[in-house]
Amino acid sequence: MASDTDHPAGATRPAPSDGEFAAGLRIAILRLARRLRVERGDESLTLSQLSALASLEQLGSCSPTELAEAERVQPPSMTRVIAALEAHGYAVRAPHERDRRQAVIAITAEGRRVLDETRRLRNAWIAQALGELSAKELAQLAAAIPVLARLAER
Amino acid sequence: MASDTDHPAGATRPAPSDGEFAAGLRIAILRLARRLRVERGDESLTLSQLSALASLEQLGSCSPTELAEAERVQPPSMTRVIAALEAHGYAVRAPHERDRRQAVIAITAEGRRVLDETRRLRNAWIAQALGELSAKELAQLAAAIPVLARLAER
DNA sequence: TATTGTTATACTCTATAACTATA
DNA sequence: TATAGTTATAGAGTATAACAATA
Repeated sequence: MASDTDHPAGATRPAPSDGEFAAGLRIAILRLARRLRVERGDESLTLSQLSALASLEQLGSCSPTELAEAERVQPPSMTRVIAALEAHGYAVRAPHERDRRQAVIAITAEGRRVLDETRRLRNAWIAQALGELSAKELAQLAAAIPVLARLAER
Repeated sequence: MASDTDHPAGATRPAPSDGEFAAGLRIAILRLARRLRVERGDESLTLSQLSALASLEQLGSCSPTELAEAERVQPPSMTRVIAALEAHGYAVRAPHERDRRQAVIAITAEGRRVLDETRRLRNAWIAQALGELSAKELAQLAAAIPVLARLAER
C-alpha cells in the first residue's frame, strides 16, 4: 500500500514503511487507551459504560444486540454493561411490544444528565493535555480523528 | 469528513468545542484499541507484551522499574509481563552487578526475531485497513501519530 | 529507613460456550 | 429449528496494598 512513492512535493508524506507505520500507530493507540481508561471522572461510569451510554443516546431506544453491534462487542459483553447502566438508573429496559424475546433499552433523563456531566469531568485530563499542543498539532489531530474512527469501523 | 479546509494560514483552532473534540478522540481511541487488541497475530505475544518487548529492544538492558516507566504502567503490572516474556525465552533476567536488589532485563536474539516476525504478522489487519484509506487520509494519519504519542506521554 | 521488586488480591473488559425463552 | 438474550467461565490487563530483600 501506499508506502512507496508518491507525494513528491507532497508535504507530509507517510514515508515510513508499512510495518513501522502500523507499529507506531498500534503503540500510540495502546498507550493512549491506557491513559484514557485510567483518567476517569468520578461519576463511577467506566469508559466502556460511558461509550455504550453515548451510543444509546445516539441510537435512541434499541435492543441489546443492536447496542452490541454499535459498540462492536459481543452480546454477552453488552449484557453486563447494560446491567451496570440499569443499576445506576441511567438506562431502562422494557419488553418489546410484539416479540417477547427482545428487550428495548432506553436512556433515562438521569442518564443524559450524567452523560453531559461526565463528559465535562472526564475531559479534564484530555483538555489539559490538548492545551499543551501547538495549534498545528491540534489541527493534525482533528484531521485524524475521523480517519481513526473509520479505521475502527473496519 | 475530510472536510478539513481549515485554517488557511493562521491555523488556529480545531473548530469543534473542546468537549466534542475530546469525546470524539476518546471514543475513537477506545474502539481502535479494542480492535487492535483482538487482532493479534498468532505468535502468542499479547499486545502489552509486544509493546513491552519493543520498549526493551529500544532501551537495551534495563531494570523492571525502568521498563514499567517506559510503558507507563505500575511495577507489579510489569512483573507479570516480564515473567511472560521470560517464559517464552524472549527476555532474560540477570542480577545487577553492584546492587543486588535490582534485576537487569534484556531482550534475547529470539526476542528480536519474534518482534520482527510479529510486527509483520500482526500488521496484516491494520495494513489491510490502511489500504482502504485514501492517500490524503494516510497522510493525515501519519501526521497525527507523533501527536498521539506525545499525548500519551503526558 | 528507603528502595527494588514480588506476591496477593481485586476489578474492568472482553470473549466463547452453553443454556433459556420465545418465535 | 432459529433467534434474542443471559449465565457460566476464562483470560488479558491493570491497579493498590502488603511483603521481602537489600542498601
